[in-house]
Amino acid sequence: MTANRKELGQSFYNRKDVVQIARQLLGKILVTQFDGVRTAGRIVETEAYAGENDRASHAYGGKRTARNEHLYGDPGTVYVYICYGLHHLFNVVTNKKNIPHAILIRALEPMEGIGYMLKRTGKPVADYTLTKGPGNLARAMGMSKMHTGGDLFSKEIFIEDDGTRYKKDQILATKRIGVEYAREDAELPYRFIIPSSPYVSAKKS
DNA sequence: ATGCCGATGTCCT
DNA sequence: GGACATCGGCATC
Repeated sequence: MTANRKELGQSFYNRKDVVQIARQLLGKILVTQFDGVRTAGRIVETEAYAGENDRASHAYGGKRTARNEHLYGDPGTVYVYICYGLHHLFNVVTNKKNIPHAILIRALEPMEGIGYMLKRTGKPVADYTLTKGPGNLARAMGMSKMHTGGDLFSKEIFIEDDGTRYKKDQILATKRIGVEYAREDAELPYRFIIPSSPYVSAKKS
């Protein structure tokens, strides 16, 4: 238990502005604890997905399937899905139940359990690729589709605030990655990054 | 630095 | 059968 850290409660996630929440998740600490194995990292890249009216969202138009069901869950629900048949992508559900807002966590700076992250990913050394990008991050943190539908108030997966705050000029908003199909919504500045971090994925503008 | 490719679960036509 | 919220490896410039 590290001092001066507070777990984010449901009120943090139960708000209307998913874009603002995505920005505020920068600097927070994502923690997983499975069978006594603890890994943690500081969030340096996020993307907001604004639900039914967002062409890039899995819930666009109110679409509801077995895969995306938990997007419609309570604030603080965990939504993990398989992308391109092999990567597990970790999302945090926000806003009240039945409003399918979510935030994709795209990159972390590793803080705890780096040895376990190496074991999980099969990488030989800890470099910036360890938790860069949503697929790598989920693998390093031990998260998979089996965790979808859980919540961030368990002992297994949660997000903490240690008081870290980035200044405005340390944060950059860009368009989201890999959503060109979303027409005009592909241009929305819903991705937030800390450009100075080597763990940020893809290009920095 | 840039680009193509394969891996392949889930949903859609 | 095609598309997709990705990644790493290899080819080429």
